[in-house]
Amino acid sequence: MFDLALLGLLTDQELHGYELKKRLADLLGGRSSISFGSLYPALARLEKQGAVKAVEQRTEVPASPMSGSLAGELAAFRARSRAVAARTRSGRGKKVYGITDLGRARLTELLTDPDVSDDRSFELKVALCRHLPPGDRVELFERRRAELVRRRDSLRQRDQPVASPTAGTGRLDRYRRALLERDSTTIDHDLAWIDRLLESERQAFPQEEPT
Amino acid sequence: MFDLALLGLLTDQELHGYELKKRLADLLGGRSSISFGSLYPALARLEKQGAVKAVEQRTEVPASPMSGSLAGELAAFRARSRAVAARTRSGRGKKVYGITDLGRARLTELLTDPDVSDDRSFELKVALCRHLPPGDRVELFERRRAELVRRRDSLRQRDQPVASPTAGTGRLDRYRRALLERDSTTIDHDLAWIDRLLESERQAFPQEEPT
DNA sequence: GCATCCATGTAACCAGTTACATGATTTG
DNA sequence: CAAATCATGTAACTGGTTACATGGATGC
Repeated sequence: MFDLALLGLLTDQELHGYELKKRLADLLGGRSSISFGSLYPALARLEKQGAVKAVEQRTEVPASPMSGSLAGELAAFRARSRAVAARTRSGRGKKVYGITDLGRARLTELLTDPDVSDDRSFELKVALCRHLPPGDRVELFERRRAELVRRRDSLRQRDQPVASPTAGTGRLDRYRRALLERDSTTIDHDLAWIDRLLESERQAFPQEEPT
Repeated sequence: MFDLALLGLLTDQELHGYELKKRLADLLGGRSSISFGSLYPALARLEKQGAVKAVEQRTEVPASPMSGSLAGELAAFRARSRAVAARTRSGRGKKVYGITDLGRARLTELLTDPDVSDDRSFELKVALCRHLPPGDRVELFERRRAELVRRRDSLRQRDQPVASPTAGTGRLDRYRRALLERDSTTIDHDLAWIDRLLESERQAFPQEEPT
């Protein structure tokens, strides 16, 4: 699931793992970031698959401009050697990743995955959906809308279930009822929200519906 | 996490695994039940811990009342033998579980666990909180309220972050902004909901706040 | 007597976590 | 130069999943 987030972030710019983790934190909304223990293996996996690749580390000497001194050159040289040494010898030092064509394809694939039933990954998709053409965006939202309608219906079905002469005064205690009511209003608000999204999307990218 | 649900359900009545799964499904609200692959191991674990125990299978001859025939008796006898044979020989056949005193203690422990940051387990706690004394119930809700306030605050902090002269027109695209807005209103609604819960709780069980 | 549901369980896997180990860079 | 922070990674564990295997009970 984090593949999506990682590829999304790397589409915008090349980053190293540690930085990715920080960006991820607010991409996912504060709580529930990713831990290093899954971040680095995930990156390694993506690299092995060819979706990302470690790019040449930008030496990042912050433009020590013509001080004439050899010190600047020397520092740059040292940094370069360190980087290479680090990579080849001990495997330590910043490893900056960039996305590949294969990675971009994979991103699109993940973004257009028809499954919108998982709330967290849907949110991720929305957060990254600007990488999608407008039509696919609308389709994503529509699909989610349908999912929410399904949930609302199954909730209503559960609300007044049997109508049989057996059970007396509703077999749910006040707390279960409160939860049900909350679920119901939450879904309604979510539906309204996605309808607003769809509306603003159609306004921004007006076009005929084919078929 | 499912321990809580299992113990909660078994507090009301003795049940076997298959039935538990069905009850669980609507306790958790339709989606995301439990799979057999985790249900049975969970029950086995709880049994080993002594929180539940397999009770004598109620033979459940549905009161074939004095038909005089030996057939009824025979059927009952057979059912009994089958049950015992099943349990001792092949390990198959319904295994009805009941909660123990230790299990009840464990339930209370799980229900009063101060961590209310996980949404799903909080919902579970609410669904089962009638097993809690009113005071602990209020405390559960209060804690959740505080958690929601925390989330709202950290969200607001992220909303207008730097106010520095650097960044121009908000560094978030429309979709990220839409998500943020949705998070915010969701939390507000959740706060209102829990306030209603607290209010109705205080009405139902009015009492002085000590300390 | 065959299909279908009821019922219990195991094994392999999966996606993530925490805890640990290591070392480089920056800063007071 | 010590402490804090940046940075990468491994190992063990956790809490669940799906797929599989087994077999009893029911109904047509």
